[in-house]
Amino acid sequence: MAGTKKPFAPSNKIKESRTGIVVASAAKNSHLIETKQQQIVDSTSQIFFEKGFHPTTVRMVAEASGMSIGQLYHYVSSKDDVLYLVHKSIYEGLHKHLVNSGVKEIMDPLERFIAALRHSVEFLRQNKKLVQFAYSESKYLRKRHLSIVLEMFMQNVVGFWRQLLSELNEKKPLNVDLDFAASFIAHQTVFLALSGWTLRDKPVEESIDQSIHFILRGFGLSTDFQ
Amino acid sequence: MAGTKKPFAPSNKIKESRTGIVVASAAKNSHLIETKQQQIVDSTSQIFFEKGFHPTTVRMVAEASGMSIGQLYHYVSSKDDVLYLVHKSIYEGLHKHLVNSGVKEIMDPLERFIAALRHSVEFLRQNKKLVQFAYSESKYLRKRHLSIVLEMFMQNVVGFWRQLLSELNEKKPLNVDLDFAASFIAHQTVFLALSGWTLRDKPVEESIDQSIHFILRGFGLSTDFQ
Amino acid sequence: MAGTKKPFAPSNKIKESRTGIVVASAAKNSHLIETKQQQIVDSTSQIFFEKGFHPTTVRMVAEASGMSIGQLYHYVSSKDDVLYLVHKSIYEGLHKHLVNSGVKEIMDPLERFIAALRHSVEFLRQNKKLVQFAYSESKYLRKRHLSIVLEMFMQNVVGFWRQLLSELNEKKPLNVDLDFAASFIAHQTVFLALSGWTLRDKPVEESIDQSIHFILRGFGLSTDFQ
Amino acid sequence: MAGTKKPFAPSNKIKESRTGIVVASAAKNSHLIETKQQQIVDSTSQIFFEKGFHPTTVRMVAEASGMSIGQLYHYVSSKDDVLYLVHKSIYEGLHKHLVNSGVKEIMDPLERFIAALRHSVEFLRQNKKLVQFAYSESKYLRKRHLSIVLEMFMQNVVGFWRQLLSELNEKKPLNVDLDFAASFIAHQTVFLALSGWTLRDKPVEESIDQSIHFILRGFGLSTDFQ
DNA sequence: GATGAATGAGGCTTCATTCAT
DNA sequence: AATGAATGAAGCCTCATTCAT
Repeated sequence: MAGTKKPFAPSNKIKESRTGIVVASAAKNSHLIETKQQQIVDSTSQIFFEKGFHPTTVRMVAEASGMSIGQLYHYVSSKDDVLYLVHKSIYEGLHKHLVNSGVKEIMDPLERFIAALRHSVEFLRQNKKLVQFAYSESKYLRKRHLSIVLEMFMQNVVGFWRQLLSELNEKKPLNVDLDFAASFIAHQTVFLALSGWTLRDKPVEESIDQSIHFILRGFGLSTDFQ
Repeated sequence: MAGTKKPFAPSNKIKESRTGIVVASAAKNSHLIETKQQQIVDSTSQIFFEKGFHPTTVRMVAEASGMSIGQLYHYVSSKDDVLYLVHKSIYEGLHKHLVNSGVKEIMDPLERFIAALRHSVEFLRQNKKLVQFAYSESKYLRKRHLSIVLEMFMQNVVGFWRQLLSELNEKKPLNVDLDFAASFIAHQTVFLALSGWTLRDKPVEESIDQSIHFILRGFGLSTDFQ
Repeated sequence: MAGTKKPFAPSNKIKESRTGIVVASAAKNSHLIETKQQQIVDSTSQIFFEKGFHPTTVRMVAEASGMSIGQLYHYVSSKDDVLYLVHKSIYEGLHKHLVNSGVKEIMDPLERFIAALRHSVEFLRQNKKLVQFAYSESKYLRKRHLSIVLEMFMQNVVGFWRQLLSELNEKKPLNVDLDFAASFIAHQTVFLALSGWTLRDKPVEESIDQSIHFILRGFGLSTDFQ
Repeated sequence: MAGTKKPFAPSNKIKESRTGIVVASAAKNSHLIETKQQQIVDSTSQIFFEKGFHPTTVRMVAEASGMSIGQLYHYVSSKDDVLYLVHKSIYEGLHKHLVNSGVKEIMDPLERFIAALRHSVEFLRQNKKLVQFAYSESKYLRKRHLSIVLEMFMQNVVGFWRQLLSELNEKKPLNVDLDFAASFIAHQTVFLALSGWTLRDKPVEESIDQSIHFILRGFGLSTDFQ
């Protein structure tokens, strides 16, 4: 995912053809474009996460990407584009991570749900800066870019939880609105990652456990896991 | 609180004398300093919430405050100072809001807790931009300012919940670490305010209710409130 | 002299009545004006010497003088005025120092000359910053102020040496143009004060001796003094 | 030298590699950096000499250099850098001038010394503003820059005289400390250039002659030159 | 007379973007 | 296609001076 130097091609990515030209590029070879844009995103993500969008200069982006400024602008038409590409990459990465987590192979819906929960919280906690960035600086996206990114969040993340919850519900009725719950969990996991910072003296593990307990109880689910 | 034009003096505000000069000012009349700084904070908060720190120019700040740039810099020594003052005002305001909510007069600890919860979530939801800002752009605070602001959060907000939980715990043991729980709630309420944006079609009331239910159940507390 | 907090009234100071209003002041009581201006000069000199004219702000001047900015501008009409007053004070001080050196009481013209030389070099060396300032920043004086200051230099300093040389010449013809020599010595002594900085490892005493030797030999005068 | 538009590479210039990055530049083409920095120095020197460092604005520097402000900052990282470059250029120019004066080809050490003296005084007198500037405004150099500039003065100028004096001393013992004398002459020549301003009515030639006489006699050397 | 708050032009510097090479 | 030098608007901040209180 963003910053890990491993390009990936999410299966259900938003088709650009459906939304018009989203990131203009002067380049012709579309494969090259994707490669280079990925290169830009990979290098820039960490800088954005660390410093934020505005304090990061285009020069930094170019240098981190190992490109000249000219080349950078060849594959990207503005700094705003880079912001969008980084956000896009974040949500693609999240989705990929959830899908590749292997929880799908767990047969019992509740166990599967709990495993996904733990998996997700751990991952998000390890990528706190990423999460913070996605939460904070989406407001600097251009309108069109913002709506694409929101759409990705709904499909890639909320949709994932909706699916798990729906399977869980079939076995054991949850007595909540599933859409609400899916959205709630999507945010709740994010929140658990972000909130860690105040619990100074607690070991991370413990707070993750407590958080998951909390969610499960919130849903009226037994707490006797693990 | 920020944007409400009502100066106030929170009871437990961080003493500046303990932390050195935090916001330098060339002015000699210390009453005027407070008034003018409040004026700056009041006018600037909304702009910061709307546009963010970096996109807001000093000129905008001055104009919104009804001051010349020179005057602005008479009461504040940098744009960073304004960022700090706005953050400070936010946490002072939060504290003031919690304290003035009237929940202290509710005798039953559980009822009191629930009322505070509802009060808080409603308030935060009404000030979503503020919350988002406090969460996002604290990272642009100078180190010294950041640590003061964190301290305020711990004292003014977490401390408030810690107190309520402790009272609740006396009557009905909660079986959780109270510090953890206090911090958890402080964040959880914030989160509930922020997360609203995805629940497009739900009436606000309903989602607030569900959220509070969720928290109470998470703590193993009865749900039969209201 | 300037910076030493001891006001003085040089005997042959340039009459302001002869040169028009040189430093305007809104004040009426002319004695008060002089006192306050002296106060300003005394406090400001050291700052000017240390930081230079441009880096010194009017606020610093006021603070150092123990006045409000308003009061300062009451006794002085601009920062340029302060620059002039400081320069004026320097030359008045130089003259006063030469006159009060006591050399006049030495009967032998050569001895008197040598004593004055030593006296002067020592004094200037002790006030290197002052000398440097007078040399460097006179160029920021307004035209009218500059010409007054030059005139003071000619009368107060060059004139002093002209007198001594003339007395010396009567006893022992010097075979040089006396005007040239007087000017030469005036500068030479200044120069000796300033040049000290490169002779890192030499004791000051020694270099003063060598310098005086040098001047005397340059004039073809015996070197067997002291 | 500064203002003469002739780039040069002094043989004993301070190596920048020994002193770290002295003037940062965003440019990549190092040849261009040198050319443009020279261009900046050449155009700016005269302005600095005339108006001084502080009264000269960056805009003036850019305009005089035929560059946009952005371009200027591409080759120089601050106004302070320009101050340093101008000082550096002055001392490189001085050295170059001394070395190229042709005095090395004069066989007799005394004649050579006298020729160098005359050469130097004439040059400095013709560049009075430059000298005044170098003397006055070096105090506005950053510490690191100042120490480099002082080192250049010691190597390029004092070192030059030290060499001549040492050759002279071999033929005719001078009975003075050679280091002291070299430093003395370096300053004395500067002084002679600067002091001219008071000798209003004298032809320049005459005062130069007298000055040189003076120095030679000061060293106990025959006066029968020319 | 005294104060110091207010003014705002102008200083230095940055940086997204363009374009000649 | 690639480079990075060039642009200049705009950002933050300072400070000599004025003027209401």
